[in-house]
Amino acid sequence: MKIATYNVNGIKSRLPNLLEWLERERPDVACLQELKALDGAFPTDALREAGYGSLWKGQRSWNGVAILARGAAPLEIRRTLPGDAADDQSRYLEAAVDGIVVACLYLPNGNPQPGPKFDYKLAWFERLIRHAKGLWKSGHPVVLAGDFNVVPTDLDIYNPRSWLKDALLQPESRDCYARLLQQGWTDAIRHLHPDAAVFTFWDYFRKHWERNAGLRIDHLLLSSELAPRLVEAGVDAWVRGQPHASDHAPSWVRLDLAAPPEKPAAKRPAARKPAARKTAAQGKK
DNA sequence: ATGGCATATCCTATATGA
Repeated sequence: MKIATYNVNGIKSRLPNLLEWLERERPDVACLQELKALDGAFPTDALREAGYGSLWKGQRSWNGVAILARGAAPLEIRRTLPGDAADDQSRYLEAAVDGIVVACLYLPNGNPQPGPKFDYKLAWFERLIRHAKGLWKSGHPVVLAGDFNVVPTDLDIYNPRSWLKDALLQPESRDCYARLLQQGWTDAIRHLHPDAAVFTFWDYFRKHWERNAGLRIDHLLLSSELAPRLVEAGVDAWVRGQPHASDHAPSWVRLDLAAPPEKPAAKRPAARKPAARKTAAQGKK
């Protein structure tokens, strides 16, 4: 089973790119972020014709998330992140697909920092950490997938120098991500590619795509039930090179759900310290 | 300190993104 996450940066403008990607890569589940559209503008019909059932939560102009399932209807579990009833931004959607709990999230960017937007980012992250703890303890197979807007370590960026003041690299942001991993989640791409520079985002400026000057900010975190079933993880970078592309590329995991469960469910404590440059512990594997 | 580019909407301008 292939589960993917893709920040489309505008579902209306990006529909042709999205459909081409779905057709070529055929993910079983796709989490989308930054729909930037009201609920009524979501292209359910086009996606159904492409073979996907949809669950979505839109918003005017900004944010917006969706979960697609090939040949199935995602079963909604919740459409808000608990912890702040006053938060009206569409950034979280949770559904069951094939018995797997899929959490699709779009974490706030947080720029400029410091400031209220950065405060909101950190508060949202704390709510995610709290909710993820419950998901972890539930024992269900869970994947947390989305645009986390965090560059976990300096290995996850082409060059941190010009981003040092950016919200995505702040120690507070990285500490939140590390604390989330410390619950036991497996960062799928980093786990399978411990020393590789893998990017999921290349901004539109300064020929960053042409220079492969990217960031890894879209992540898929696996629960203890799913981690032993991880067989492959990667980025469909070709999508970023298409005409009228989003600034993000789809990231994905492939799980072998038919494999017998391993006995001691790989309970790896988060191997990396918050500011660790090299992933020594993971490198030895 | 700013901009580079892209998307959205209250569109010869402004807010947001990362």
